Amino acid sequence: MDPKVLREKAVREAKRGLILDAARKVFAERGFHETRLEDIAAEAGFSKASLYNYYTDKEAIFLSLATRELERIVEELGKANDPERNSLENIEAMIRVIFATFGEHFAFMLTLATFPAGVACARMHESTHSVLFQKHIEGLKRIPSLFADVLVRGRASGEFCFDEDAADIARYITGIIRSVLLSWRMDRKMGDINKETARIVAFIAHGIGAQTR
Amino acid sequence: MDPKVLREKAVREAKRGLILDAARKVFAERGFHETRLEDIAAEAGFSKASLYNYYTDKEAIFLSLATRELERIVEELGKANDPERNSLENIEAMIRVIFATFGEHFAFMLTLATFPAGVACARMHESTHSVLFQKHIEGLKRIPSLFADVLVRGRASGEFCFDEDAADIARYITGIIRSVLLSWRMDRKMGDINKETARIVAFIAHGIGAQTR
Amino acid sequence: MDPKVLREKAVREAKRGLILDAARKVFAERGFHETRLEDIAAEAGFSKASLYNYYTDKEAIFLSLATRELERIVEELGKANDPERNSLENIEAMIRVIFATFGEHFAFMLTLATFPAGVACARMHESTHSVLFQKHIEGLKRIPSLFADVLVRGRASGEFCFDEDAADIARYITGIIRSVLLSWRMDRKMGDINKETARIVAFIAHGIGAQTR
Amino acid sequence: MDPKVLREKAVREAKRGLILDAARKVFAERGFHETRLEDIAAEAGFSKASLYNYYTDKEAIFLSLATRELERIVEELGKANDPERNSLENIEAMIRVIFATFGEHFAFMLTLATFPAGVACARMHESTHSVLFQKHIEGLKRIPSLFADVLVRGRASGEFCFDEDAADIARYITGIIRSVLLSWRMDRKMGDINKETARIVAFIAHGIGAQTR
DNA sequence: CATGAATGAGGGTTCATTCAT
DNA sequence: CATGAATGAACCCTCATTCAT
Repeated sequence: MDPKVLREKAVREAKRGLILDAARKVFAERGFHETRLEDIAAEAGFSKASLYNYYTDKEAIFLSLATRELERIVEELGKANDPERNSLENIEAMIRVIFATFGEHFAFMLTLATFPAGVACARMHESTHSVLFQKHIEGLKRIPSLFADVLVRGRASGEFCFDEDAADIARYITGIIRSVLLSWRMDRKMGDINKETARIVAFIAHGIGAQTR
Repeated sequence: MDPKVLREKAVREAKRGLILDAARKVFAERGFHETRLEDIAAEAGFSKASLYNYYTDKEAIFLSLATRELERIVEELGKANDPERNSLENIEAMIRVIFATFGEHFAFMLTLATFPAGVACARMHESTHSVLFQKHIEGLKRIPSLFADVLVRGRASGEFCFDEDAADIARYITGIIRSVLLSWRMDRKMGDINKETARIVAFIAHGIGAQTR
Repeated sequence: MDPKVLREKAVREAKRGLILDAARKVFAERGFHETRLEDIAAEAGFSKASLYNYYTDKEAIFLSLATRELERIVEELGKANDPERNSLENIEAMIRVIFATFGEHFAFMLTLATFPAGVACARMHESTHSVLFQKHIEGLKRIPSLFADVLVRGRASGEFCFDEDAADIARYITGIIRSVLLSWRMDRKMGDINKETARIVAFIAHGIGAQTR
Repeated sequence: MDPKVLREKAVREAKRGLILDAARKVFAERGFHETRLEDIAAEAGFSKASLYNYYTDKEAIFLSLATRELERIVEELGKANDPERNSLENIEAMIRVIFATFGEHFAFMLTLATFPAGVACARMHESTHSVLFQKHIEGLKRIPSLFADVLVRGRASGEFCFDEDAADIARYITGIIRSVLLSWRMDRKMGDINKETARIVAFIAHGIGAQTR
């Protein structure tokens, strides 16, 4: 392709990325409703109107951002998962990746709940971007799914021993991770990733070590 | 006190309660920003303006509601906790109570994240009601705290065997519970409380039964 | 009905009327697009936001106004039409009524063409108020229709003698009237209603008195 | 002159013409306010910004177009007017020319009313192009004026017999023509030019053939 | 000359809150 | 206390116009 066109495309993509970076910062601080397009624009070094050259509206910015962040995490999780290692180590690596990645992004991810169409996912049809939204929801499910894969593999190899559905346990794990992220968020600073990861893995591994039952 | 005054106070309190009931329903469906005072008013059988006779503003309604719901749960959790029973059973009872109680309220509790000042708890000072808000945050911490109590007791009695801080594990447990509530919410209906509770308790008890380590 | 309710309804209707009066003035001066809701509000003595208590949006104001004006004219035309009189006199009376009524309203009526959905009536479906609009279009047709009635009656009684379709001639008559209104508008003042009416009637009666054919 | 310069001038003029052609189509469909420069540009095969190389702004495009269309019609009317023929035939020819010419342009001419400065011609001074606009207004008057010429000639030669001012009757005739164009526009298709012309001429010739008076 | 990108200015609409009755 | 009505304050989005390449 014409190198000039290529360059312009690249520039355009770069600018789109800058806008999302700015948006992530502002959305993370204020949530969907409370962020003004103007804040994002200012943060990105554009005028408000310019944003419309790159995204059709506020919703599109939010959803594009959410999708981008999600894809990044899924990609990192994929890389973290090494079949050569034992499964518990894989889980540990994945948790660490989430903490590490979220180090930059988690505040935003926690504001997903402030997206109108996302409240209960119930009002998705009210979004002008229901397709984008739908796609995002599907992406969201991939994270527990990756954990479930490792759990299944670990049980098959005899490393783990549990009766419950792997999908349920995977969900529990993400819940645990989210609870940590939330507490970090309330403290306004991240905790010690290594310690926290070790703690979680220990808990996942043996629970509270109940003697009965 | 003058019985007439008493009656009037009671009536007033009843009306405040009705407003909160209405608010819970609407906030639960739409989140903080998307619910309009008018919706709450209509649901409560008042006119929008009348709400101001009972609460100073929208934030006050939200925070009062959040606090009330929280108190109810804490109260129920207290009742569920029976020192005569073994600790795991207590944990199970507490989880069941949360599911049962949230059966009515959980949708609302999940919208806490849509409350502006609550996003990251970061902007608390921007709320006109920082005191109310502060109190609510403290209340929020009581739930994991109740779990921690049981965990500590269980460990002391030899029922449980874990090295981590009980507070951390308590937080994990609430994270697990929240993850279940979230998945119910996305499905738009509650799951089977008994089965889910059993699953969670099993997981908490022994984790994934890791053989290594 | 409760007299208080009645009174309040009356007040409300009166205010709606005041808004339409203000709207007529501003729309007439500036056309649909160029009039700002704020101008109408100011002219009516309201704040911009208050208009929304009475009409759902700008389009609704415009269409309601257009319909009201139309109904008034149709009503007056009906009264002007006296079967006892001879038909040409009826036509004369009707024309005079239009001029007299339009004395207040014509400037607005000429701005009908500035209404987006009304341009060519082609984009009616793009209006949020296609029903209101449809109704209005139907109303618009009633004016030529009233002229057509008189023409038919006059031909039946032998007063008139023409071969063409009465509906076509009725349309010509409205065209003639509109051309006069337009020229008045360009002059920024009305002409002499009596003289103009007489001129038109004379023309309608015998055309240019062509000798040939 | 340098032939190269000549060629470049010609090319430039051609492009200006293409832009006006595109503008006519879009203005005709949507009216002044609802057409966006971008639509015209796309229709003309240019980018929005390029239009500014040929016209100073949107108003200039509209007015230039209006003037061009007007001149074309006036020119055609002049050609249609043959002093050798009898006057009624000349009128008929002129009407036919308008219909034929407007076959391509009428939709646009009817949108003149959507031009802000043109609403009532009242706000002419608000236009940056009051000179262009003024010139256009004067051009507009030439059409009735041409009709008036024929009418005067016809009366002088005894072909016609009317007392009214020829200018008034000329205005009526244009009103009649416009009413037909409007009805065609509402129907979204042109009618039969020959039949319609004959009908109008018949009406103009003898009106409704009133017996009284 | 052509154009993608940038932007100022502006308008319609929403809604929490206030006020008069 | 209840409420219909009024409104200020925002905010999203559009678009004609400008500018750098």
